[in-house]
Amino acid sequence: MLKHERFEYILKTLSVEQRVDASTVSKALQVSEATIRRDLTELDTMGKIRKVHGGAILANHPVLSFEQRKQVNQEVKQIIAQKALPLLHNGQVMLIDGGTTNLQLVRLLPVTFQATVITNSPAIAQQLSAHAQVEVILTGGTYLKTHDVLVGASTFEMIRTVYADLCLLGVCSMHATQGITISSYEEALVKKAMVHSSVRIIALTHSEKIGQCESFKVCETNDIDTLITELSPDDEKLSVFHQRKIEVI
Amino acid sequence: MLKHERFEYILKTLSVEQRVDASTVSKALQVSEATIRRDLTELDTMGKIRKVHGGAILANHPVLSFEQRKQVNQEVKQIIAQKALPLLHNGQVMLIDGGTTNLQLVRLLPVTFQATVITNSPAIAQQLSAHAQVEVILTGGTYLKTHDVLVGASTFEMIRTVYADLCLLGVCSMHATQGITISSYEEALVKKAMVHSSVRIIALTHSEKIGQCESFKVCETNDIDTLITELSPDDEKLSVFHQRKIEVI
DNA sequence: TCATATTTGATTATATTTGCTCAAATATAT
DNA sequence: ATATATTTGAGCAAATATAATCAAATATGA
Repeated sequence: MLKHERFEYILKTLSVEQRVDASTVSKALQVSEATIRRDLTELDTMGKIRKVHGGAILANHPVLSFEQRKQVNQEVKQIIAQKALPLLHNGQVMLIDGGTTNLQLVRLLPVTFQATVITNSPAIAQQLSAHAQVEVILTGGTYLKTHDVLVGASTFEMIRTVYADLCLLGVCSMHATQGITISSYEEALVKKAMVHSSVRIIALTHSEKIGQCESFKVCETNDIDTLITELSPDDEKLSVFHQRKIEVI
Repeated sequence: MLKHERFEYILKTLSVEQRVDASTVSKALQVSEATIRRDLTELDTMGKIRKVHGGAILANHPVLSFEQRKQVNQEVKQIIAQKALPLLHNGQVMLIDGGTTNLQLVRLLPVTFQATVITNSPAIAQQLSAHAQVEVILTGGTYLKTHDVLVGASTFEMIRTVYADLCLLGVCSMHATQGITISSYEEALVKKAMVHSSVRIIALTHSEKIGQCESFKVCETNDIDTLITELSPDDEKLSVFHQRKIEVI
């Protein structure tokens, strides 16, 4: 890996996410944090970025934003993403649902990762621009700005025409008997299509979403093959899914 | 193995992978690394490539990625975007082509602006998430990472099914008699579809692109209704377009 | 053909890059 | 404020890349 490639990755990530942190980049690029920090220092000296404690922000950006942008659940998402990583393999065709957890997951993928990714999230597509070996297909459609996802007939249609090895499904609400639900009808349709078009369904969710229920159904609990939360697999709260023969990680 | 053949190999690899490293090339061509390094040095001196520690990268490679390209010629893009702004009106349906100039234009739109935007650029779509009154439709398809645009049948199909009031066309090369051209075939098809699907075609371009010609044709010069550059409308360089009854701004 | 260039691979010395450790600095929690 | 955790920069040794030199191989040209 050329130094220049690391620079590319850092700047690309920065342009998409407005921030990078040294440890995440180090994992994605599979080099030591020391190296990344040296890179950040160099890029800072060049004036390309602004180095701050923990990582870097865009050069022209006001300083305060870094900690601000660290969303509250960032650590939880990081844990979930880390757990999901070993389930992805080179050569697979995968449907990746929008959402910050999946975005985080994509950020952790090594740049050498090779796959075909179909996603309904422009942010995820952009993040993958650093991965030369990943073919990225974005579903078309209406852009739902608040959630950074594409919805509508066009998205639906495209997802229905593929058959993926696995689907990384972002879950907003999950109830043992009510199944997976979401408050937006259009998003429900898209997620439903994803579940329908994949061999293996991997649901990623913050444990606090478990037990909740919203208006529109995505799928039944048993449609899920693997459930990933930030909790230990043998946590009390997850036992009901064990009983239903769902793999819990 | 002729030196020329090694040069060919290096340049071809570089154009496909955006990078080469000396040791890999040396193994692939079964020659010593010293030889490859000498080759790289020579190609660098010729200006064909850019030698870096460990190998080489493309000479023209915008030293550092999309984010930086946004900075390059920023003032020129700003001027062009400013000139285009008055042509956009509330309530219109517009096709907005990818590219940094159009991205800049979108940034200048007042947040109260109201319209329907169909674009093939995830970055432009994301930029518009700040505009509550703009309905954003992203064409689906394969994500061309280096240019941040979507291409392919899906994009083509979607653009063909709409009929827009205007199209903001990013122009890479424009020649009075050869028309508008571009180096990527897939992008040419998409732009061609955009021209076909709009009532009014507004071409935005840096004046240095005028007079150039590339491999794939987008449209004839006369398909353009309005041409916007950073130059004054009565600049010598633009007179040929005046003669062809194109509105020059 | 023979003398003269040029190119190549091997060797060595030098320079750069990297990962690691650890004390100091900085952030976060109590 | 104090304690605890995380992040940082510096120094160092190992790994890796580079440039310089030279002799052998190959091409060129009278």
